[in-house]
Amino acid sequence: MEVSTTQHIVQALTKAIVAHRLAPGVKLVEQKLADHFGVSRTLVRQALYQLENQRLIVLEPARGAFVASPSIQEAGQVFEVRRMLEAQMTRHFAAQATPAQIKTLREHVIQEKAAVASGDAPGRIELLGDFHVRMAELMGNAVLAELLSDLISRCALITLMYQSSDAAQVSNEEHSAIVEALARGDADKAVALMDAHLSQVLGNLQLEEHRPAVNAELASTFAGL
Amino acid sequence: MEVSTTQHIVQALTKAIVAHRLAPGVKLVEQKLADHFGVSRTLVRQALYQLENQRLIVLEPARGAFVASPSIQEAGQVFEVRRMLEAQMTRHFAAQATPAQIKTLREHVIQEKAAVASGDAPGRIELLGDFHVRMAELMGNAVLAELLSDLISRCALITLMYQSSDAAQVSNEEHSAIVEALARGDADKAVALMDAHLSQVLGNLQLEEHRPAVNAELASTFAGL
DNA sequence: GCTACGAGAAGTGTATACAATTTCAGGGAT
DNA sequence: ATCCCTGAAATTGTATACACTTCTCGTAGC
Repeated sequence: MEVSTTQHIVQALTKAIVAHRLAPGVKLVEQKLADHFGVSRTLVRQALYQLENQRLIVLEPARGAFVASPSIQEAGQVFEVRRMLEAQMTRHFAAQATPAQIKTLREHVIQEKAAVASGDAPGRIELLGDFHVRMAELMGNAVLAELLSDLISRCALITLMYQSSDAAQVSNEEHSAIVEALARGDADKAVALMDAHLSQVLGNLQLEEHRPAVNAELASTFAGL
Repeated sequence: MEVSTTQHIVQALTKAIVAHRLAPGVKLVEQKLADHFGVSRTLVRQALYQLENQRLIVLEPARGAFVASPSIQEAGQVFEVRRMLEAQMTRHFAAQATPAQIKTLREHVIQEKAAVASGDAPGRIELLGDFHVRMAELMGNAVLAELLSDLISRCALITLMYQSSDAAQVSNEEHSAIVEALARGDADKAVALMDAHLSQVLGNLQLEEHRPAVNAELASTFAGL
């Protein structure tokens, strides 16, 4: 269970950022993180470097680490990449889907539904994103699954910032429709639905404009890590 | 010109690995790298962590860093992802291509041709990969360009290991055919050619089996960094 | 009242020290 | 000859020290 300490820090910070417990734009002070995790700055720095590679934070030379606040434009690019990737993924998936795989996806959609109903925003964001990762995993392509996972968490900030509970429910229904199309073996329909789904999520976001990040106080946030 | 020291090390090592001056499986000892670059192990470690994220090296806990030697299977997965991504990318590109963009690609293909003719293996690998990155950049999607760049350098080891001079020439000709299809505005043809191109590159690789990495001596290699 | 400035605090960047682990050579037993 | 043990050397993992940069805030000057 106990992974490398650095990895543990990365995971904790990733969760905190994706769940919005650490708001975009907030500064991450190395010593404070080190104290909180009970390690030296050395390990915190390693973790921060890694988080920068995943675009979850931005490292400004001699100024420190800040939680990333991707622009709407960047979010648009990420979604465009996802559309390219996932449209084809869906097609391949349809061509080789087994009943067991369909069953796994159906069960996932049911989980999503529960999370959406319960109004748990971070939980539903995670599950809605996982649907896509799950598909990649079921295809047996680890590279694809990892890549998608990165892309999704990369813009989870944005999604959480702008996605209403209604939009989450729509996403869940769209997932369900995709799975049913796959179950029927209707590849073209599934691909079209996936493409529409991603366009739709992006469209929702673009309706609103980007608000400047609030510099929330950190002390309380750390308690939750 | 002078970027952060860590970045400098990352770039130097990346070049060395992609150009095969550091063979897959070779161990990278931190102190030796530190001495070579004239810095402390601290910076070397940061660089190594970053290279691990790019999958160019593997970090084994308490054992050290080794140049990655991706399996044929992994290479296959990377190429599958590229096919998904680049088929769609080509379609989008065709829909919005300007004469200036076509011109840029044509010029790139000419550069490739020269590199292939001159028999410079590392140079041609770089240029052949850059063709794909160039397309992404021309589309104005930075996220896509970066992602593709990572995917390509990730398996440059493999490509270099297995790609013959003949195969490189074929690739160059295929690039040329793709550009001409784009110039004619024949999107479907361009997409089909791109898909075939990537299948072809992968197919070439799978013909041969994976050889175990040789533990080459490092001293001489370092001289070239 | 507002801006400019500077000293001290806070924070980051890099090197070094030390602990913990792995590697490897040598020697003895089977 | 082979295997296994043992201990020293090499190497990695983590903490700490210190130099240098940036930030904070009170004060002086206008």
